[in-house]
Amino acid sequence: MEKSTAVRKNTARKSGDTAASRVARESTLNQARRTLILDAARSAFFELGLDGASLREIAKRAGYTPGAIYSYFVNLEEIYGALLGESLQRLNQVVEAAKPSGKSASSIDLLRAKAEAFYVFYRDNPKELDLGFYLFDGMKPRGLTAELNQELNDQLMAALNPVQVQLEALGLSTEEAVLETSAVFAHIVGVLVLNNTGRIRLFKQNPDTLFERYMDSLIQGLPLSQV
Amino acid sequence: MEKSTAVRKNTARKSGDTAASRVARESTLNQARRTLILDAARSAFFELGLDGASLREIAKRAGYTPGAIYSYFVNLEEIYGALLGESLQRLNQVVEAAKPSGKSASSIDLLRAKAEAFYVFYRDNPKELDLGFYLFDGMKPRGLTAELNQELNDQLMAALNPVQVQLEALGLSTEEAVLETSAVFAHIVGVLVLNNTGRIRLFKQNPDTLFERYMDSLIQGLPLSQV
Amino acid sequence: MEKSTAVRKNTARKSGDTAASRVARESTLNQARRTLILDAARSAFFELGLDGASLREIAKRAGYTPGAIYSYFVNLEEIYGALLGESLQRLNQVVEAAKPSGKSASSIDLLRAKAEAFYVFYRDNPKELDLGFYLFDGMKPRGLTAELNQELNDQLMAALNPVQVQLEALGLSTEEAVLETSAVFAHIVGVLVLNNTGRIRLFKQNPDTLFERYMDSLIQGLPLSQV
Amino acid sequence: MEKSTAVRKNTARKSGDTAASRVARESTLNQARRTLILDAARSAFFELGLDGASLREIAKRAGYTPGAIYSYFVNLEEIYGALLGESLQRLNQVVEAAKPSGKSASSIDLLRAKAEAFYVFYRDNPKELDLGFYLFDGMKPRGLTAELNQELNDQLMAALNPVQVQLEALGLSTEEAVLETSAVFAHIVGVLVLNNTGRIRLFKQNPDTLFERYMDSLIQGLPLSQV
DNA sequence: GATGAATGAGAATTCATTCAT
DNA sequence: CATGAATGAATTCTCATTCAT
Repeated sequence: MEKSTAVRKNTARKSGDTAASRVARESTLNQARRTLILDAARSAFFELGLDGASLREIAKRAGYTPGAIYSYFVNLEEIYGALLGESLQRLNQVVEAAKPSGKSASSIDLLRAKAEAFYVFYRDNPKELDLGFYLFDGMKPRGLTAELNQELNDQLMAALNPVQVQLEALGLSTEEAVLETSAVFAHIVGVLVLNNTGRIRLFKQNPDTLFERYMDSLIQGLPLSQV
Repeated sequence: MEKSTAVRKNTARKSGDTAASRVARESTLNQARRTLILDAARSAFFELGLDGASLREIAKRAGYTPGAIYSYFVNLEEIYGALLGESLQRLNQVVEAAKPSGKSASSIDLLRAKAEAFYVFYRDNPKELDLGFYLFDGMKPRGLTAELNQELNDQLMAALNPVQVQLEALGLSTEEAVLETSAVFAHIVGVLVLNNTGRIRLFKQNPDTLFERYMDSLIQGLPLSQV
Repeated sequence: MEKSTAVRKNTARKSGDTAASRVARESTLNQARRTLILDAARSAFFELGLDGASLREIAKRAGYTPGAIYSYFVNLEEIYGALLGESLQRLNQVVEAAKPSGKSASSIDLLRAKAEAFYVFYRDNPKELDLGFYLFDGMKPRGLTAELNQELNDQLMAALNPVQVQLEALGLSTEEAVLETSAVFAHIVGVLVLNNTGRIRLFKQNPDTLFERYMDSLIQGLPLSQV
Repeated sequence: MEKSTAVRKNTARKSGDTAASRVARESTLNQARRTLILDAARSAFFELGLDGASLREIAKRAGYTPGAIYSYFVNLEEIYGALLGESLQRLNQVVEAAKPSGKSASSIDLLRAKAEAFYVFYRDNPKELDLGFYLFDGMKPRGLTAELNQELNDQLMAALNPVQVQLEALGLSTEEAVLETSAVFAHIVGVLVLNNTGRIRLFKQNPDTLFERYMDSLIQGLPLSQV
């Protein structure tokens, strides 16, 4: 943390320490430290769950004192919100990148691949599902600003968009595609919730089977399924 | 300790205070007070969520001091457990009583009626869904005893049994019926979670439509659906 | 408890239900129930220690409700006091009955036997030692009445009297005998405290050895020890 | 936020506010506050006994809110442990420093001096004896960590070591010296317990006499006591 | 004499947050 | 920007004791 004066002065000389650049640099630093804190929060959250991811724990893992966190986040909830945003970003990347395993790229295969990517993401990171539920518990976003809420919702929709796109490619109207997408989403969520809460064991079922059966029947019902 | 019969009879005539009746009356009172506390707990939980339903809050709403609660429940967890047990009991009654609207009683109509009863119960009491999720092992393992956990799981399974029964009546093997029942369960849960968390609005969808479409497609896929 | 006149009359006829006899009978009952409670208290205390021997626990073991206890004891402390009194009574009996193992009954052998009885009593019932310490913690008897305190002290002195008697028989003046008795008492207490608190293990010593060595050296120092 | 080097240097010169010194100062402050709390704890313990020395009480006496205590101690137990550690440290210093009153320094005189220092320490600070008894495994196992327990035991042993050393100097084998040391320890403890609980008054004895007589007889029995 | 309900005080501990420095 | 100290409110739970019935 201690930096020699010489270095600081040099930096100033080289980069031209105008007000603007200083703001930029500081904002970069700021962003870096936010990231540092978010990393700490994520690790705490993954290891200890939401209850264990207290401000103190996050601060400790970030190498800060609790008070310092408030320089970067207004709230503990804001941290959770940022965490969720990050999570949704990763989800988007995963779905975006999803491709059928073979070289074929029929819309059906793409549909399957996209939906499966979505499903697998949450199946393998159940905590991320918890996070979303926590923040939207009981309908009212917990301490999220309206804008953040909007942003998060947009991210979620974006992650589901590829599914909708393929459904349209398979002949569904936009309206029908949206409906079917939301149904897929619902089914995935349901299967995962049952899995995460151990309910699925009561039926001696496997979540993957449930998911795949749903996709099969969905595809079977499609107008172009003569393929 | 010994009381003459004559005296007992007289006393009994006057106040009805036989040992048996006293025990009965007191047990009733006791039960009434447990119910009172449970009501307080339910209202706290509905208004404030599980986190807000602290012992203090429950006691306050029940008009008790916190310590007094422990005369009726061994634990905060026991209260939650009782709450959930009650909820599942009502669920079972509702599903049990469910009948098709017309006079017809085909298995398909019964299947629809049973599944719909299950769905409607939670759609109209969304908090009860939260309760179940919160309490079981999954997301937030609350310290239910193994026996209580078992009992609650049994109640849940019982509520879903009518669906399975009708599926078997419609020609599915037990194995297939169980699988399909768990899929129905998953779909209902998914639709409801999306509804409760406001996600369904993002798609401008209606939960009922989603549920019904799922049932339609399920029935369509049944072997006996030539009827 | 209302009793029917008929029964009372009968009883009265048989036993002569004068006020005096009724008092006596009731006092006997009373005593029996006090004993019942004390038994419960003792068992709780032995199994759970002083902290575990709460009024509630004692009541439960006695088959009473907490409130009922207050008909027989004014205080939890009074129960402890009574427990200690009982303990000291047993101690007295044990010391009283102590005899040398062989048929010989020299004063030296008797001295050893009496002291050892005292030692062994507490070595084998360490909780009883705790009890005494608890009640006299910090000099001021905890909630014991002065009379009870006096009585307990008298019982303790009585238990040590046989030692003093033998010391006198062995030629010590009363004054010297008292001094030596108190020294024996101190040593026993010290050894037992070290034993109970695990300190003796630090020295890898055995409490019995320590006790015996002390007795040996005491006897060696006696004027008549030419015997 | 940015400070010029010059200003920083000046500040440093004036207040000595280098990073190092700041850390040192803060650590000192911290230590001072730990001490403050420990003082409060000691006073609470001395006046109210261990039961009365609750976190609340300690905090109140230290002028803190209960929560603040947890910045300095992880536990109530840790406070107790620190208290005992401190006490044992003082004991060690006292015994270490103990010297015979005259200029002579024979081993016998040293032995007496060391044992007496130990004895006097606890005679004059009876509560410190209670503290030790309360904390170690024996009577009321308080949750000290194994390491702390070990450390405290080591301190206790260290305080008794000078006695053992002199006994060896007087010709006892190590084994015998340890045995005799533990016997001395036991006797001191016994005498003090009797004194602290008022039992010694029952015998109209004086604790000092008892202690001295024991030391006399111990020395008399030593092999080199022809001196 | 006994019950059972209830109190009220107290226990340790945790936590998000604030704020002077 | 960061610290570290501190607050104050919250958490669950335990207990001796009281008292109307």
